[in-house]
Amino acid sequence: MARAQTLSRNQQIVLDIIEKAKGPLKAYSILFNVQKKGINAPQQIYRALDKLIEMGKIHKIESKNAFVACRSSDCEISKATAFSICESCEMVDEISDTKLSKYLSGFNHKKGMKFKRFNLEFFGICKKCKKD
Amino acid sequence: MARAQTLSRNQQIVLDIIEKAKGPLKAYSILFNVQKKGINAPQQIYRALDKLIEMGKIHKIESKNAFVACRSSDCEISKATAFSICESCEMVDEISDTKLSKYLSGFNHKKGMKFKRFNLEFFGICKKCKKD
DNA sequence: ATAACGTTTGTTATAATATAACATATTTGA
DNA sequence: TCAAATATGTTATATTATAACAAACGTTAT
Repeated sequence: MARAQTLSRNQQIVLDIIEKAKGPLKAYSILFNVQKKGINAPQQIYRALDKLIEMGKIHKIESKNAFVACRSSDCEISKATAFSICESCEMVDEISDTKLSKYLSGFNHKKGMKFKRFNLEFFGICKKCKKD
Repeated sequence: MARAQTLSRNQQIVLDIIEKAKGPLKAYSILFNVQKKGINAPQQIYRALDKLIEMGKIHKIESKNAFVACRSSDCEISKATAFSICESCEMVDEISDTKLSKYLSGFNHKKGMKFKRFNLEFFGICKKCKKD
């Protein structure tokens, strides 16, 4: 059985950095940030990332190969994720919209495949960037 | 002005291979397949892929770093894509569901960002794989 | 026809992202 | 406390993607 709550040392270090970040972080940028803490190899980062994703503490933004902290308390396990991504400043915002989530969770493919999980990424230009 | 219809030699070669494939193809597997045709370098593949995506002829499956031919006649420009992905056999199916597409195209983020484009990936186990 | 422009190609090199494999240590629970 | 599972450290390597530059090709306007 997986340890439900406690994070290991490396997992905690990686999570802290992702949570403090203003935007999505890439694996190697996390690595460079934690070398002072004695983490030296990509493996260590990727292993922590994998576990954190499993636990629903972070999400991977697939289109950017980058990672963000989960902000929505209700996604213990990441099976329904949606993000808003600014193509100009790279800002990523997790969308937690009950209606959207229900709509997509209930969506069934004609070809009879039952879905376990989805990931949705919206792209546009955020308000801030539009002003410039 | 972009040439609307005609594909260049390399673009045509890459598109042909993707269209013939039963499933999503990775850039380097495309490369290995076309070396007999005189294409030797990743750049040549990635350049063709980029243009084909721009034209809406193919889509990138972000979660797999792989490429599939577009099967839906109405997505000249890929601004609203949805896929069904089997986690067992890796099969990918493009979903063209008008209702879903309309629902998502009309979706507006609370924070006021206007979306130009989205990509949705559903995951599960396909019918075929369930039988086994 | 030819000059000018944009696009495509070819090529070498390298950057960025991710996993394999193995040895050791730590934690957990029966 | 012993066994099992989980986490760590480490070296090496695989995979995915882009930079930079020179040459060829295609279009269009003159």
